[in-house]
Amino acid sequence: MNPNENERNYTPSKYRTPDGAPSDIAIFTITTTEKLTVKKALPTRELRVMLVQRKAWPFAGQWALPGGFCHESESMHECARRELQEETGVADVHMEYFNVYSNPGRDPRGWIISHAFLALVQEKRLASRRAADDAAAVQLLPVEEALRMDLAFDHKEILSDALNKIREKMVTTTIAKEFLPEEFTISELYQVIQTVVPDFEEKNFIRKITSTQSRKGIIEEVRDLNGEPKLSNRYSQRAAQLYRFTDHKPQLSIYS
Amino acid sequence: MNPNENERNYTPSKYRTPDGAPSDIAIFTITTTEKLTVKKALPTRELRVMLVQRKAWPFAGQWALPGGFCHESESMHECARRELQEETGVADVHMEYFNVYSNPGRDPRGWIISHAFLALVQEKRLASRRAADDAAAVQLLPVEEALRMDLAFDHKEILSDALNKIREKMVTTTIAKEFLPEEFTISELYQVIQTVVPDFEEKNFIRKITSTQSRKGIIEEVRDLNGEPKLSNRYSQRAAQLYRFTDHKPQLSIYS
DNA sequence: TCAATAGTGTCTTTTAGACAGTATTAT
DNA sequence: ATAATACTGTCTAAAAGACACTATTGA
Repeated sequence: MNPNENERNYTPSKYRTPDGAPSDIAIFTITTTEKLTVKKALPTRELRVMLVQRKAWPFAGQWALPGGFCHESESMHECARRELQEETGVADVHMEYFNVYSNPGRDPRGWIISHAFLALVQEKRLASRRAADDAAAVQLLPVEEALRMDLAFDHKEILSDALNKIREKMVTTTIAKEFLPEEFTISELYQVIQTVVPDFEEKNFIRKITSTQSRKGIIEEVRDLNGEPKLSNRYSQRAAQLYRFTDHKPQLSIYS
Repeated sequence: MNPNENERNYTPSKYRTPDGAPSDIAIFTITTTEKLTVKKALPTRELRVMLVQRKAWPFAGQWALPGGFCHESESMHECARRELQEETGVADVHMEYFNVYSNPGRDPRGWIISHAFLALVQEKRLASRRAADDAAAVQLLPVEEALRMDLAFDHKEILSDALNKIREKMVTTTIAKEFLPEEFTISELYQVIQTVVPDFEEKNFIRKITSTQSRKGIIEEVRDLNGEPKLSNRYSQRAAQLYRFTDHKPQLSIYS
């Protein structure tokens, strides 16, 4: 049997096909605000998400997650990378796919199947680009505030799902590192986790993360050229030990 | 501003659109074979996946994951449910979406974006349907064997990803219950986990799952009408305590 | 009585959890 | 000196891990 014969028989336009396959991206960042105390103090941190204001029909004027249509020549992931680059100017950041949104009628333009990604970006990497943009059409909003708004399409559902996803991953993986500098203190790590997962609370956090055998290995002390422990007094009078993440990925299990 | 005015201006067919958005489903089951020993013994279990043989171009004659094109009137999840029903005759089983496959050129028919699901089905629920089907065109293959085959499209990659996904979920969630009867023994549970995750090994498994406080609650002892412990001697001379899963979902964390 | 699975006793080591106490240092 | 953050000491309770041991029962 000659496959070309079959190929000639194949009629691709026999069926109704989708009108588009966009990607939408929940771009999260943590903003850091210094406290107005006399002495050094831990900063206030806030989880924010990037929204853009729609210019055209449908949902003109309403706020939406950034995103755009996929081209034939690219994969969904490449599409999302491109949109992220166009929107924020950043390229090499953590981005992951998490769900598809395809309910009939979700987009008045037709049959449009949206692929949702989430990205984690450091605040300082967004700063440069945001000034260049049309400031009024892009904003970085606290997530609770964004979730109270009337977002375009089903973007409230997408954002809510994205938030649940990063909350889960924040405590089960080492993605906290995406919001931290290369070297950080235990307090910073603890703060970042609490900013994303408000009800996260671990007594003796420093103990667990530094001395428990099963966790041992996800972070390590930073030492200077002389092998002396490297410290930071960014947030405290007393200098704190700096740590960095290792490549170790702990394996979680409900049966161990 | 009148939205209808904008709607009239909107031209949906200005851009190239996808040629189709199918779902593909990795349908897993565990087959159970009694051992040919004189005395009672634990059965041999094997993880298998359902494959169908393609009839038409492209990849005619080759084996592929079951699936099919999404209709405009349904969501991706509804599409996958429908395909699962058509292929196996089962409806109310565990099924979840796990990834999108959209590399350009992955399908010679054109720009086709595939949405991959995985389903877990009990062997006995597949039995009835498989006899009715054209037996030669559907098979239930051990996963390692399927992964050694030259599958159609990028289905080897999809199957491999699906396998990784259920291995991860097998130890981090309670999906083991999808492969077990309502009431089961600790040995059965242990066997099911090991069948999916070959290098799973827990010493003192019974201890951890029944007496550890943090895990306590994911399963519970079954008792009969008189409140007596309900036992089973299906696989052993000495009767074993039966358990059932509760609704409790343990929260995992690398920081606790 | 033996083979096969089910489950327990007991010991040691590790971890969790609480919480009071000490350490550091810019202001 | 004080306020703010960074740790450590020490105790108790809980859990993990090893492994030899007992229990049950159909063939």
